[in-house]
Amino acid sequence: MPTIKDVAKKAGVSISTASYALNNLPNVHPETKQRILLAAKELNYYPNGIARNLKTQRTGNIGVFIYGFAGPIFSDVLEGIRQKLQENHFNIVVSSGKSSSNLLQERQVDGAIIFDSELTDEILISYANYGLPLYVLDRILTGNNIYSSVIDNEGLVYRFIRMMISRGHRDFAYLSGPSDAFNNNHRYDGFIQALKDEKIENHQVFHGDFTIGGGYRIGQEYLKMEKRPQFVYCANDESAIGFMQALREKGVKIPEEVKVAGFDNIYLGEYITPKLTTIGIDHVKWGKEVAQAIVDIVTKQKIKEVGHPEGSIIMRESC
Amino acid sequence: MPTIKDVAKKAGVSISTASYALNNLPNVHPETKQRILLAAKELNYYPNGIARNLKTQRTGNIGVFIYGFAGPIFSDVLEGIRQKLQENHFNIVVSSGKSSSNLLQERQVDGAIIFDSELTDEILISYANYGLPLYVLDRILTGNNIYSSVIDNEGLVYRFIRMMISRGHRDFAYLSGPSDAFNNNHRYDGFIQALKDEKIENHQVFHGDFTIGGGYRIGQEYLKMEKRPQFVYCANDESAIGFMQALREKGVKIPEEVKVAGFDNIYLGEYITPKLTTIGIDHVKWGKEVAQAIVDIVTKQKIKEVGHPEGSIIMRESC
DNA sequence: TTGTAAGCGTTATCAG
DNA sequence: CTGATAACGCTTACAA
Repeated sequence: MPTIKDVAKKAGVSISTASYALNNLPNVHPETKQRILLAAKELNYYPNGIARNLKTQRTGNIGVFIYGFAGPIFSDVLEGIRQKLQENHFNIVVSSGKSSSNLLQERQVDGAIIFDSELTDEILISYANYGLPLYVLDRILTGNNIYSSVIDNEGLVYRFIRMMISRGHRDFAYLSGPSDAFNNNHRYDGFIQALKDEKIENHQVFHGDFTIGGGYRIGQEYLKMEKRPQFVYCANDESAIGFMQALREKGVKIPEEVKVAGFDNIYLGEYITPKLTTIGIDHVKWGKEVAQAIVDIVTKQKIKEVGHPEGSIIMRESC
Repeated sequence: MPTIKDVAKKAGVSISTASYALNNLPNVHPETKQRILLAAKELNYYPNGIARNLKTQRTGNIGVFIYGFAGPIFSDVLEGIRQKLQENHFNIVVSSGKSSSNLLQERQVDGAIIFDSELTDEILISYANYGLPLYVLDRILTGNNIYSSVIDNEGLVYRFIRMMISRGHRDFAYLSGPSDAFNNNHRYDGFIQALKDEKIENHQVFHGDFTIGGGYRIGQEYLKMEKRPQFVYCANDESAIGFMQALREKGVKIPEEVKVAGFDNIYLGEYITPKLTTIGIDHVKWGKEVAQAIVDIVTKQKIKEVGHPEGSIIMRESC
């Protein structure tokens, strides 16, 4: 593999001149520059990023560390991040599991966006103390070099449930996600608060796991109940879709016999029967905003805080 | 940020001894080693991966370059790759778009798995010529340092369609994916060949795009047709799901009035009505095999060729 | 406009 | 068992 040394030799210049030319610095004689660029082309030369990174103390990489590659919302957030990083000439480096910690510790990235509850607060704080700016999307965390932006779960669910109550519904159940999930817990807080403010004393809770399969299982249990709650609010769309599927298989009509709603506005929600009422987050836009923010931080621009991502209630057919 | 120099100084040893200790080499006196490790811990030291990579000419990273983050099958393949790479102490680095080329050219990875039709054959060949081993999953490509493993699209679809014909179906349509997609074209080849071998002269083709939305649109057109094909074979599950949704909304019964089947065996196929008949690929296992293969190549082990990933026909309710 | 040389933080060779 | 030192491939003062 050719190095800059080979290019320099072939062009008959010193290494530094070759470097200047290859980096488009203005201090090289046009003719010399041409010769160098030609030599590089002929040798099929590309600079070794590792060496450059070591010298410049920057990598041009932004890490995105997620807990797994599944899930419809990740793909949207990632796409937004990808677009914005590309615009800013940064590389997107997505990773998961042990690799995330490695890339972070070894400073193979200039900053990172975190969407991985397996990385504990302490770990993140310790990395940030190294000097690596971190943008955390799955929890609220403050500290030196740490920024966070989270969905306004509580506010959005609160608004939605109040709206449903105003339409006359009073018999609610909450189909939860994992009990240690930030998003789940805050959605539940909003749910509870809305009931409380409307003086509704009782509600049921079903314990799901944010998956279609989990929602399906709960749907089956629901069918066995004597007194079925009339409105099942699901902590995310996937749970809702699984739940509705179980009911459909037994011929229970939605929304006539039960109302259902979810959270996330995943693509699929428009392509099921009945179309799913949900709370939508503009994930692509969120990804872009966060990506721009981390770029600004890394390049020491003035920082524009990212607030909650945009959310809205999307009424469709399921309630 | 502390360097190995700081650790060495604090432990009162030379840099090289510190390096030996930190890398667990057997030539360091246990007591000295303890002192060094303690110093490292107290300083909160982690080695700078960039510097290590430059010196060792290895990164420990394997790139996975995909054309976008959406799609249910990626997440499975990625999960398989992640697991296997982690077992082998390699980092997984997923990227897309311009970043993919950058990471490849700048040699920030030791090898890569490619699932991105935007990267042309020539580009891949030129990277491989640099000495970067490449495993290509979305086309058949041969060359120095290039390996590929693709789904046996043709064979599997052929088997499936023959099986359907043997059950008495003869009036087929093919709901395609993008016309430049490798997977789509080979599935079509298998489809055609099966009809041909059974002397079935006619079939229709609907032009889709591998998405639910695309399948849905085609479903709507299908409903307007005077003579509707009795069996619609869809180039992937997402198309099939969209297609079926359009029919369901108009009350067309599947499989009574039309039969439908897909390809991929995505998770969702089990949670719709009717459950989708499909051709399943064990994506997680495939990811593991490919990951192991690239690790073997990078570490110069003897190479075990990865054949086609495992595929099977999964009969459910839609036909 | 070009060249010399130091240095980024490691690893690894060699001598002690 | 430990230490001095060159080298990985590049960028960047500084000198010429």
